Amino acid sequence: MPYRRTANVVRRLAARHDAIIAAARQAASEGGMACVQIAPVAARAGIAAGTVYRYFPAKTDLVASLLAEIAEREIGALRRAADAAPGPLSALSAAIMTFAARALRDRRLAFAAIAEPVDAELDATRLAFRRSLAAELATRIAAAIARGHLPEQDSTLAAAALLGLLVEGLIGPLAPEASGREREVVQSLALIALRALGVADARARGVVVQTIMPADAAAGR
Amino acid sequence: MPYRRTANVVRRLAARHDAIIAAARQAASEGGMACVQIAPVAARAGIAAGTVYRYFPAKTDLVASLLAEIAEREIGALRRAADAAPGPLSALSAAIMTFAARALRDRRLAFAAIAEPVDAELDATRLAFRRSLAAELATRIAAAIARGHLPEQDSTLAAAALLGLLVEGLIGPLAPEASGREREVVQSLALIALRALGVADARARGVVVQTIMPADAAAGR
DNA sequence: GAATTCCCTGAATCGTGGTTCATTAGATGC
DNA sequence: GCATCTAATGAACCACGATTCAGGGAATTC
Repeated sequence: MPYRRTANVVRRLAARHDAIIAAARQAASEGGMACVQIAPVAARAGIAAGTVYRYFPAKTDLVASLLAEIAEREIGALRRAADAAPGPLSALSAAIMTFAARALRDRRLAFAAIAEPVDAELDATRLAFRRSLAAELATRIAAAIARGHLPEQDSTLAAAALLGLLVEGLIGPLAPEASGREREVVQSLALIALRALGVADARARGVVVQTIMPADAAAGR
Repeated sequence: MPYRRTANVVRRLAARHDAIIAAARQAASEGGMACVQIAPVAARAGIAAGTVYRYFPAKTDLVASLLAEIAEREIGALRRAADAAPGPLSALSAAIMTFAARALRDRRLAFAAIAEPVDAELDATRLAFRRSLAAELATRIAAAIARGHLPEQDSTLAAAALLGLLVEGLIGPLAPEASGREREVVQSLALIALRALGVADARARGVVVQTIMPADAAAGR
C-alpha cells in the first residue's frame, strides 16, 4: 500500500504553510516588500530556505498568497462594516472609516500591500486587490447615488479617486505622523472623502460623527 | 601647460549628459522605472555602458537627476498656471487641471516619476518631488482658505489627499482608459477634487468650466 | 525493523544587472 | 609630430537573491 499522509502530518504541513505566510507578513510589516526575501522569511519561520519551495513553487506565489489573504480579510471587514450601517450614506461612511482605521493600525503593511512596488507578475494580484477595494467602494457609491444621497457621477472613477485619497492621506509617504491622533486624522480624511463624493460640508460632518462609534467598534476587528 | 577643455568639448560633454537623461526618460516613459537600466539607456544614448559612469557616479544619481528635472519642469508649469489665474480658487483649479492634463499626456512617465517603486536611496528624491507637488497645492489651498473661499482645514493633509486623488484617478492602475476623452476625465476629476476641498458642488462646476480654457492653454506648455 | 516514500536541509548554482578597469581612441599644448 | 592628458569602450567582475539538488532524517506500511 502506498505511503499516505497521516492527519498529524497534514496538520503540521498546514501549520508550516501558515507560518511561512505569517513570516512573510511580519517581514513586510517591518520593512516593506523589499524585506520579503526567501532566506529571512524561512529563518523567521524556523525552517531552511529550500523548504519554502516545498510549500510555494516560487516566491511570486508566496507573495501572491500573502496579498490574497490580506485582501480577503480587509475586504471582508469593509463589507461587514458597511452592511451593518442603516443607510447607503452611512454605509459608505462606515466603509471609509473602517478602511482608514485598519490601514492606520499597520501603515507599513497596508502600504506594502496596496502601493509598494512588486515585480510584474505580482502586479496582477496586487491589481486584483485594488480592484476589489475600489469595486466595494464603487458599489456603495452607486447605491448612495441611486437613493439620491449623492449627485450623479461615475462611481468607478469616484471610487478610484476615493481610494487614492485615502491611501495618500493615510499611509503614503506624505501622510502625517498619526500616532496618538489617529482619530483626528481619520475624521478629517473621512470628511474630505465624503465631500469629494458630493456630500455637502455640514452634512458630511454629521455623517462622520454618527459613524465614529460603529466604525471604531468594527475596526477593533 | 596642462590639458584644458576646449569649448567644443564642453559642449559635447553637456550634450551627452543630456542625451543620457533623455534616454532614461524615454525608457521610463516606455516601460516604467524597471526599464531604466544602464545598458539599454547607454545604447539608446549611443554610447557604451561604461561611459555612463563618466557622467553619473551611479545609477541612483542618474535617476535622481531625471526625477529632479521632471520635478522642476512640472512644478514650474503648475506654478505658472496658478499664478496666471485671477483669484485663489481659480488658481487652485488651474493647478489641479494643469497637473491632470500634463499627467495624462504621458501617464507612464508620470506614474514612474510619482508612484513607481525605486530603491531606498531614491526614495528621498522621489519624496522631495512629492513634497514639492503637495507643498505647491498646499500653498494654494491655504490661500483660498485665507480668503474664505474654502472651509477651515489642514491644508497639508488636504494637499496630500488631493494629490492621491489625482494620481489614482488619472495615472494609477485603476485609472480609466482616457484616450479620446481626456477632457471629460480631467473635468470629472477636477470636480471631485474641488468638492473634496469643500467647494460646493454647483460652484465647483462653475470653477471647473471657467478654468478649462486657460488650463488647456497652459497644458500645451 | 526493514523497505519505501516523503520531508527537510543548506551549500552550490544561476540569472540579472550594476560597476570596474585595462585598453584604445581622441584632444591638447608645445 | 610628439608627449601628455582626457574620454570612451566593452568585456570581465561582483553582489545579491532566487532557485536547485544531493544527501540525511522522519513517517508509514507491512
